[in-house]
Amino acid sequence: MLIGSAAAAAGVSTKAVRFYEEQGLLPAPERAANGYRIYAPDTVGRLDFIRRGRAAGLSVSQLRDILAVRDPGNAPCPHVRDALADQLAALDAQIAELTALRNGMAEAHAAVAAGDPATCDAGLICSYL
Amino acid sequence: MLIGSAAAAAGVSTKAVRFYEEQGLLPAPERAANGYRIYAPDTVGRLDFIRRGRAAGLSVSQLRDILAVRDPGNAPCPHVRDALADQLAALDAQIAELTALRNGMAEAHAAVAAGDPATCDAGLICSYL
DNA sequence: CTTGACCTTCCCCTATGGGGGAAGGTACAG
DNA sequence: CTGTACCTTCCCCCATAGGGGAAGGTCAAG
Repeated sequence: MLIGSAAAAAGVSTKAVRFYEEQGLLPAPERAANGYRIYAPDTVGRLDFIRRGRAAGLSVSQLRDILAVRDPGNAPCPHVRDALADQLAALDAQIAELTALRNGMAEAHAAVAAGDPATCDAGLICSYL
Repeated sequence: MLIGSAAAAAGVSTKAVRFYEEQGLLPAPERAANGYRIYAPDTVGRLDFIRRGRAAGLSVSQLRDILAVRDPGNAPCPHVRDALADQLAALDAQIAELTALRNGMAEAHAAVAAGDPATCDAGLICSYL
């Protein structure tokens, strides 16, 4: 399958596919005699995983690290397990960071939502008045 | 007061102050005969508000909107509240997605940790990744 | 008079994640 | 033979949020 159909099947753009290849999230694909990229059907799944990871807030470099876990091809279980554990810890840390940001924001929100304008004006958010 | 002392008093850089002016978060300040920006003391409060808003996860354009509401003399609280609520909802959604991804990965990790190498090599991980 | 600490505008730089479009090759249909 | 719909590489562009530093003006002190 060519880049257009692989991209469409995964819900990403062809630009994005080339970009992911350049960034090391996709291996260099086979090329047809005319230079066209030829993808195996399972590339669609990989692209879909990337798309979902991006939607979840993972960066391209994080996804590169995650994908690198399985790519040695002969991925031995201990290695996969350890790398996966590392990624889990990293994800947990990121979730914790986001949650902290969220809680700080919730605090500010509650302060503003609970107050009458006077309180608000006197409060943290509106005190510049 | 000049830009350096206003910036220092608010805990931001002079670069950031000029940037905020350019982005419409600060009105064009008075200028001294030599061209220096002259700030009224209350600009420090405005800068501090911007700094806290940024730290709370609001974007420069959100802060521009909030400040634009305030400037005619309106209480910005409803807008601050709405902007914070929007950010909060977006953050909650992102945390949920990331958590789902994390749980899927934890499943894979458990399978690898518990499973035989055949399962691993057979693509349990690969099918997820 | 010179030094140092300010200030000004200007442009380039970072990293992120691609999008737009040019210039050109290829494949198939009418 | 030409239109179109692909594909290729290439470079420039956007927003985000400024940082770095050049080249130059200004001001008070030693």
